[in-house]
Amino acid sequence: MLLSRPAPDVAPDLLGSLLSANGVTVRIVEVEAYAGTGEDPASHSHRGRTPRNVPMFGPPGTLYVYFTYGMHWCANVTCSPPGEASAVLFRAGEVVDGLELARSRRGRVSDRDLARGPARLAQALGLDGAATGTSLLDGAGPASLRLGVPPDPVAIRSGPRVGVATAADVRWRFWLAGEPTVSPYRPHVPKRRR
DNA sequence: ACGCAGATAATCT
DNA sequence: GATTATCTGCGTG
Repeated sequence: MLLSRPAPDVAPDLLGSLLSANGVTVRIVEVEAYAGTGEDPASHSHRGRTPRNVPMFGPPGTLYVYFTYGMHWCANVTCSPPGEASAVLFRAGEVVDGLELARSRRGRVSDRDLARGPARLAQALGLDGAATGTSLLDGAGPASLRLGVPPDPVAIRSGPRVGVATAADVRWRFWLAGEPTVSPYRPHVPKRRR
């Protein structure tokens, strides 16, 4: 499994891989691809380098964790050659190790919901801004990614990305068919100011 | 099951 | 000043 490819190619191959951090391991069942500068209006790197998205420009296998909606963290792995700033968002997974730890971080929710959604997944893994920019591959950082054998294409479904306003026709969300821990789809809803 | 509103603050224009 | 790669709780059916 090679990460040095465009995000939409890498993303489906990441399904089934194991993401570990801070004593919890999650089997990834849902991801989204975000392309690089000038290629994808929904990508944080669309308009080039900013203080926040610096990790996206790092080498493939870099962890990019960002803060959003005033309270949530979301985790990505960068791919493509260094400098292209494309990434794959870890959207959902099944907790396969460190169950008690994940439960204590997530509060009173069902086991199915422990990592069902990008912010829930990051919380279950104890990931926040302190981990961004570290490598998922060199074993030195707080998180590591164990790549698996790419799943049979027959088991993969795709659709538009969740909560994305632009490029709604692009089907860069990928998930494993029949997995209960795949997050529900929600279209983007513009906020009405009050 | 589904739909909506509120929370809450960094980031970018 | 507007937007946001979201989640939770509460309403209705």
